[in-house]
Amino acid sequence: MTQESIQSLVNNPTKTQAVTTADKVFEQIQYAIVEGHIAAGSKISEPELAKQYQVSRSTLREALNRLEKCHLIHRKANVGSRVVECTVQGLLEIYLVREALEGMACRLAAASMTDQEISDLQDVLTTHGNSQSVQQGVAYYQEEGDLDFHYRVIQGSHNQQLINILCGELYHLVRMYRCQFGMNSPRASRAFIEHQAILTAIADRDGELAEMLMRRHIAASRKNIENKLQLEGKL
Amino acid sequence: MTQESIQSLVNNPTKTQAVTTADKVFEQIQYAIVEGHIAAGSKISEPELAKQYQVSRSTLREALNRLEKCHLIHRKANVGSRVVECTVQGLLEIYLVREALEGMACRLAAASMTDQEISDLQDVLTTHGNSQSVQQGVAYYQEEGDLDFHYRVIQGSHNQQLINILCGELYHLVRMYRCQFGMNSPRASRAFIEHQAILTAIADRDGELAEMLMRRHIAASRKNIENKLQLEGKL
DNA sequence: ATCACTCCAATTGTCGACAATTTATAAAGC
DNA sequence: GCTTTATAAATTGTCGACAATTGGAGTGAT
Repeated sequence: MTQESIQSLVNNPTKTQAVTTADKVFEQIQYAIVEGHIAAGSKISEPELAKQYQVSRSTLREALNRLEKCHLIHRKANVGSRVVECTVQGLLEIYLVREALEGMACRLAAASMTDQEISDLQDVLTTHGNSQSVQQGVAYYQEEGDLDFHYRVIQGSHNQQLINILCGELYHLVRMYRCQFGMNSPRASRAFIEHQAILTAIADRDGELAEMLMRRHIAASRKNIENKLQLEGKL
Repeated sequence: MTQESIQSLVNNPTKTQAVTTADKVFEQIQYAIVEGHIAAGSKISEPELAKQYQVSRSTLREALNRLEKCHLIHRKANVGSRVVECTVQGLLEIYLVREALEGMACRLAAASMTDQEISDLQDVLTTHGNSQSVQQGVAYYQEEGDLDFHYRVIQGSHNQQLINILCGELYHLVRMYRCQFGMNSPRASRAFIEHQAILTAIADRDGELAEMLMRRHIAASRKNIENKLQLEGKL
């Protein structure tokens, strides 16, 4: 698997390339919401967006349904859609869900990943470790590198329900929070070490330990954010 | 809160009473799929169902979108929708997801449930314990009683993401499996005891223990099913 | 008989228009 | 002046028709 294809998987976890126009509109709006070009908490006007993206309202509504599936918007009958709010509480809630689900995914991955998958992931991690940005303790882990590792572990669980929920339904919401809260924490090098420890547990086929390490890893991120926001008086 | 309103919440966890016709059609089809009147794995014909429920295809497609959100159907672009398969593997996957999520919900419930909520839940549990069906060791826990307890613990987590996923997206799928696999396990009285232990841990505000007990509780159900199916040679 | 291609029927995706509901606005009453 | 009611504008929900795509029947060649 080439680096490009990996990257495309990270950016498009469900592997469902947009074939229909509703899919393409969904992708564009999803990107706009994640990046904050459509403000969090703002109301969505169907006629306006339909005109903006040059599609009919039916097609737009199909796209809105997918956005709702990703938890990026909320709909109320006969009232309309709103982009979800980006609250601190919401962020912490997501981290707790991830702690539970990715912990389980990690336990299952220790039992289900093939030796080849483990070897591949080790290669990815080694590449990360050698990269300049990680050695400088910046950036990388806040962008695609961290997501890549987590993404592969989730896939490694071979549990389709878990994969759907984490890579399909929660993925973009996590990206939205990362993006809008501007998460460039000082945990880069430490996160790398934790990733390596998790992978070692998986390679040892020690599911119990792997789960615990993954949960601690995510909980540490959460607490790091809590502390940071507390200092900023946002909590 | 009256017994009826509680029951209605159990049957309709999201509290969103069907106001639009698409909602009503969704409810009907959802019920038909859960009960097996529309066979698991079967293809869904939009024109046929639209005629059957006397609505236009647009409205039916809106209903299909909600069914997809509940993981009851799968859609492929330009091909169509199929009801999800009811496989043993799928059932076990769901249990693993529930183990992770409800375990976390239980941990959070121990920290977040009000004394009133705990007291109410104890009342419910006491009522269950005194009921004939439980004392006879049958039925009750396979129907609404068990779901009621789990439902309340989930609500008690006060984590909206968890509540959405468990009570909104996975709820009907769980019911579908229960219904179609005919789960009348001999765990009724034991499940009751486990519920009581979980609630005690919550009342003690011991989140760690509460989580572990809930996970064991769900894992025990899973293993019970695994054993049963293994005996029947379905595994 | 098998495989490939063509064409046709059926299904899904998209569109614009109409109906129902909600929200905003303005007038009337206290 | 404020609340309430009635009207109007805007938005959402629903409908039927058309366009695009898929799956299969049928034909012909090897």
